[in-house]
Amino acid sequence: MTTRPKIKDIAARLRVSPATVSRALSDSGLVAEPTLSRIREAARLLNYRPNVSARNLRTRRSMAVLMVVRDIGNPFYLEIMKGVEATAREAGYAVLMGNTENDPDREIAYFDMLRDGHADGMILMTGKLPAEPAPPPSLPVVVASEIIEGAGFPHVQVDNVAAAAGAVQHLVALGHRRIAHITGPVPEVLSLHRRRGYRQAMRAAGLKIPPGYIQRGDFLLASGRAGCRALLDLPVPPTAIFCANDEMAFGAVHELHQHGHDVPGDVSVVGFDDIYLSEAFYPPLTTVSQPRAEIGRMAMTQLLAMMSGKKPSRAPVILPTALKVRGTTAPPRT
Amino acid sequence: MTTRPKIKDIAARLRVSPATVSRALSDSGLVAEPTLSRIREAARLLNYRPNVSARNLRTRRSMAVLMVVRDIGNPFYLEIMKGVEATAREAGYAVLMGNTENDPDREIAYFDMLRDGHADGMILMTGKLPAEPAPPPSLPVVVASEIIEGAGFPHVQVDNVAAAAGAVQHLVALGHRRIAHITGPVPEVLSLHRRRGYRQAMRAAGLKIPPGYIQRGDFLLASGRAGCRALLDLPVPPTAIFCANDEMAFGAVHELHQHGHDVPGDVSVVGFDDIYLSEAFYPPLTTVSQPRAEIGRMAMTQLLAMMSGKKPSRAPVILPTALKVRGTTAPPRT
DNA sequence: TTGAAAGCGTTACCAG
DNA sequence: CTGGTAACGCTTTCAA
Repeated sequence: MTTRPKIKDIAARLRVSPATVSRALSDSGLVAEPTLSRIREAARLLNYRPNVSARNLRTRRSMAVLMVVRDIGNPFYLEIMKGVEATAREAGYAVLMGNTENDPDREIAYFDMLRDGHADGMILMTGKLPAEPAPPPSLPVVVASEIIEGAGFPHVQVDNVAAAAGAVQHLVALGHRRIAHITGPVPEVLSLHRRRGYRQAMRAAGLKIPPGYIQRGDFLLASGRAGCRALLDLPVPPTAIFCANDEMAFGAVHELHQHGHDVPGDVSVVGFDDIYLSEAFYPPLTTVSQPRAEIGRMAMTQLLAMMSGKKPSRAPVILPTALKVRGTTAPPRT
Repeated sequence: MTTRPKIKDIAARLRVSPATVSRALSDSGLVAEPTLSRIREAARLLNYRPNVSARNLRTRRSMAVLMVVRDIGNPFYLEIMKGVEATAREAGYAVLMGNTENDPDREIAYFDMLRDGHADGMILMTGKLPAEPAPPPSLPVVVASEIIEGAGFPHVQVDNVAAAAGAVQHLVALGHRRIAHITGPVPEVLSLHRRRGYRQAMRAAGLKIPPGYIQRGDFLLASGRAGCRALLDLPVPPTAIFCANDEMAFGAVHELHQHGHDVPGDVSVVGFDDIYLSEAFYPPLTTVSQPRAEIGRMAMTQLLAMMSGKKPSRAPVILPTALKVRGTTAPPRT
């Protein structure tokens, strides 16, 4: 009990070969019954646990996957992580965490970890790729929730264009005609898609988008606030604002309150993502809900398939969204 | 380029021994200059990366730490994770994620991972320990933010009693005399401490705690709502509520709004934790702020010390809290 | 069905 | 300062 038992110890005790012990303990079905039970029993008794480094070295796998996000501090990733973790766990994989903070060096570092055998696969939740040495698409990598174009990795995502359009249609159906949009960080595909959805829905409803009605944000609270302020300063301010994510929507609602506007009485607000606690806000936020846990599970499932050698489909996996109509939207006044 | 280069390859190319290459690449300072540069250059050229499994096997360390939380889906842990991740990273450690969901089996599983060499140390953020085989206190484990009594592990935490008392004192100073409390899950030490702080502050102010003024919650939104409702049903309802965490405070505010009460006009509410976006709420939540990133950093620093053989101090590391007075507290309506 | 032995890629010990 | 070589603990041929 002073030192960890190894396979050799069990073998010596039972006068069998280490090979047999290894086989018995890995359920290979190659060990006959009297021996099998004796080995299992001895292992239990000695409290044997295999050394992962040795096993990994020999098998050339780490039984770990890497989950890389842009910012661990963002609650949006939580539920996705949960889905990934659960599925990984079931398959016997540990989950390593990576936080890039949008730093290209760190992005590269995580790809290196993959190469180093730290992990067997990677789930990427960043909006872009390290440019310098373009990672080969053959790598077992799945992009979840985000969109990375041109890299050739399989994606699990929602239809952001359609979902955004749906949110705007909801405002149109309520009778709004002056609908503004606060975008996400605009070079990124995700933001572009949501903006496109907004534009499509506006066009479909025969509504003009006046100058200044599209404000550029960055997914953070402050930019929602700032965008909203700019909107209110317009000669003809909007009666409804569609924000590209919930955090900016909270900022917008806040700004509206501070200027003495009632939400949704004076101005309606819609968010995107349905993050944790967004229904606990006051008023509860109307928003587009993504099936985040499911995205995580699905991404991990895809990754498992890739790691076991299957070719990924080129078409992205699209999961459904749902518009949660809550307390921040209402028909316009008059 | 077809196969990964190993130390042997570099050695062969340069006609030096693998040992020298290993020494050169690990900055041991034991390799003389002409050789040193040649090896480094060759490694760079061949795009050499050491195999972690082999290294781990040999050095008997994994250069990974395990961070185990009760629920990854809870944003409270985010900032702590961030602090842990940053410090771990600087020291060359990867962070593995564990999610117990309060399942004893999974708690045990994570302790097993530690023993298996999956990780060299562990940061625990669960309120309790797997009972069955009491883990030896010699294990490199640090408890962060939570409190686990009797296990002998070092702790990094805040003074929950004093912080809770401070929150209540704030209400007292505003003139409140009927102050209620909604607790956390009550067998847990953390909840007990916050409740004790509430009691101490009430006693110090010479205030009675009427029956029903302490409602039992579980840190979740719904329990804040329920606790608040029960409080409102009291013959003499409170003019202020101190909630043991922010999530329950949001629930309470919500419930108050639904019953037509103004916050803070009719009832003041104070939370605990200062979670992400709690200042974005409407009204912005008055709450006790924990230095979460700092807790994470400090816990990891302690763990690094333990892993390098230092004996941990028996006294817990106590980090300061700050009361954030925001929009949910005001003097009582006469 | 079992055993012997050869690695997996590193690092660390012992000589020189 | 450098080289040879033996581990580290496991899995997996190849034989028996």
